[in-house]
Amino acid sequence: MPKNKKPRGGRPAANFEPRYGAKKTSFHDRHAGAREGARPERGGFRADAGERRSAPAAGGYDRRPGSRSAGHRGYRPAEAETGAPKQRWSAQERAGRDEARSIRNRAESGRRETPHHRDERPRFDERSERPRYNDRPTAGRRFDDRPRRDDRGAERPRFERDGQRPTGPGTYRDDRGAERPRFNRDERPQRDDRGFADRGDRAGARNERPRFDRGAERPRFNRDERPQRDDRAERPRFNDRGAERRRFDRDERPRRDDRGSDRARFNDASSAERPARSYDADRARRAFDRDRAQRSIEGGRDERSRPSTGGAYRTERPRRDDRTGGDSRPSRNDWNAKPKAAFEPTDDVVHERLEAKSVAAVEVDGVSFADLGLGSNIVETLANMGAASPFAIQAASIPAVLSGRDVLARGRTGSGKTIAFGAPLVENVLKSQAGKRREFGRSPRAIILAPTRELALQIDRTIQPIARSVGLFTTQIYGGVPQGRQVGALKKGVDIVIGTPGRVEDLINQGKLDLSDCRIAVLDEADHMCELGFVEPVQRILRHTADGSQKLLFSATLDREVAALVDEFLVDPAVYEVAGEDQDSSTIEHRVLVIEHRDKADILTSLVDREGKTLVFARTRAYADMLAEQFDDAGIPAVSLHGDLNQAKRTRNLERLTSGRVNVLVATDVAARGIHVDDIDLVVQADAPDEYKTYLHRSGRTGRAGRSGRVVTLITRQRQRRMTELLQRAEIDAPFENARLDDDLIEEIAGRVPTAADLTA
DNA sequence: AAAAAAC
Repeated sequence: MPKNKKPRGGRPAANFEPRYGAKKTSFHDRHAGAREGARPERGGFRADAGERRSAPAAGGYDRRPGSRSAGHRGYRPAEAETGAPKQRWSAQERAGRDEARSIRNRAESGRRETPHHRDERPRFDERSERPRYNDRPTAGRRFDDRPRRDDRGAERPRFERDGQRPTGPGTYRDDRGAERPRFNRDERPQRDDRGFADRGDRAGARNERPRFDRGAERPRFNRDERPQRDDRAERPRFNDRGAERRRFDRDERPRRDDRGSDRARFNDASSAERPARSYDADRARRAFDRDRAQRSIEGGRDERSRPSTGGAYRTERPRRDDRTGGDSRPSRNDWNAKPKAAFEPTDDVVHERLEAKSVAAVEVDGVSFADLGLGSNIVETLANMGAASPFAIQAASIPAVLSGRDVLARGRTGSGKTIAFGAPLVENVLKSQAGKRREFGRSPRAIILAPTRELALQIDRTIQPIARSVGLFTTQIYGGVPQGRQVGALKKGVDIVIGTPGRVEDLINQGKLDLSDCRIAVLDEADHMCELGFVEPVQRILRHTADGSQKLLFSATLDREVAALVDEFLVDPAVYEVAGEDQDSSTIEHRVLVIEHRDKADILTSLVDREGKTLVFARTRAYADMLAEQFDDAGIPAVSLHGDLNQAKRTRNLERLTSGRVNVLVATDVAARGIHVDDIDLVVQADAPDEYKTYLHRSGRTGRAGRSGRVVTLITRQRQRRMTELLQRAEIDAPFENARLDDDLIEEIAGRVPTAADLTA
């Protein structure tokens, strides 16, 4: 009976008037539909509702309206009765609306997918001179009409912040009851008069609420007299710390049991005895890798005819049935014998990267997509999307994918991986059905799996235009939305399925998705898809694909974790990475703020109170929600993104950041991987990640396609050592800086400090 | 230990 708790009556009649016309159907009709749907469930209304519903069909005799008294839950104003019959917002229409949304975004997303600024990319040393906030061309553009801090404050409605500010976890919810729905935000004042009688005033007043004002509450320290600042100069920065310091850390440090726990399940023996590798040694190894970089394009042209050698290779290995039981993974790794696809020996690696053939950016200069073997329609579509010429990872993997080989590819976040597998995949599917009629109800030829629904959607946004340019169809298969439309699309016949494992497997089991003709399977974020709990469904899905189907595994952090899949499914895979993708070539600036826990909430608010898009990562869903509320309360419009939200909210909240309606998104790791939003220039990690790969992916939400970006991680003193280790693994140099609430440091990171240039201007 | 992924 939870539906009955929804307040249906009690709203002023005016709010039920369809006076917003077609424009506002989404809110009004959706709720109207919900009411209709719910009514028959209530015993007292059943007869009534049934009669009423049948009335229009009977030709409009005097219909019995619901209760006429406002305040009764069945209340419907007379005017509503005389209007056209209410339409249900059917699942399909709703889906269509979502589709329309994604179409709207598609044009931008194409451009977003592909970097423009490769050549103008600032070098690392230039980045320190990045223009400050006021200097930036976009400064102040979006919020010029927004009341400035000073203008607000007097009439702030809710709680007084001058005395003390409710910050604790217990305070944020109580304070904002159910009567104030989340979506009533400053940026949408037009909603105020729409459905919730009690909220207009407050919402209006909310607009006046002052921004979080540090200056008023806490006296600023004079920088010079603050002793704490002075000793900062003495504090060893991370970069400066030599081996000596590290050794000191290590001696004193108890051996960490949980080190590498994420990999322990991969190979227990090796992880137990793995020595802690020095950062420098690992760097050296990478440099070595780079030196022996070979041209991948040659390598991609495969000498092997897939069916024959592939089959032979496969038969030596245990059949999948043999190994489902006992020890999950074979101890023997076939790869090690293969020159092209060898892993590092396990006892020698911290990163456990796959050894890969590198391709350097300079090698792909002057190479075009057409040169790589893509057809003219696809090349043209790519150009329209903003991808004029291939990036390194694309140049490396496209020929290999086209040749039909299994491919593993590692390319830094934002380096164009989606096109790297998407474009040749479309080409292959096209070739595989050349001459054949595209039949109604044909089963898909390719499947792309992603770890989150948002990512699946985003991949489709990139691939769909490419596929459509050659007459192929894609469809999204992911959970959280009614499956009707997805099944409908499959019935009509699609060529490329893009989805998340849960729903894909669900539809397979229901017999509504047939992968037996699926010749290509892609795993995006492949290492993540191989994590515990994820890998089993993925394996089951892959087993449904056609025998000998081509497998493509892509990720920014491709490592041995994918071995489980590689062993079972891949045949002599080509492995590619891009040379020179290290800290020096990164456009991301990393910093770690060591803070007192009690300052955390305020520091976070201060950090996100800025121009420009900010993505905040929290460890749990509840904390993500809490932070979003906290920022909102401080007058900084913010939304959250996590798995506790329904899909509509997830999509909507992400879209709000994309469109710029809010500048702050607080997310769990659901947004850590793959999600591309233009112009996120600051990533704040409210909680430090546990895994270096998570750090890399989270920070990869900024600095996309050569743009600059900043990542700041908040930690407490106790976490410094763990953080140091994590950064070493990620091969990231980041200064550790003590920060207090009113630190200029925070102003600087948020981009609010006027620079010398501003002052002279 | 959390998060993600299906009804």
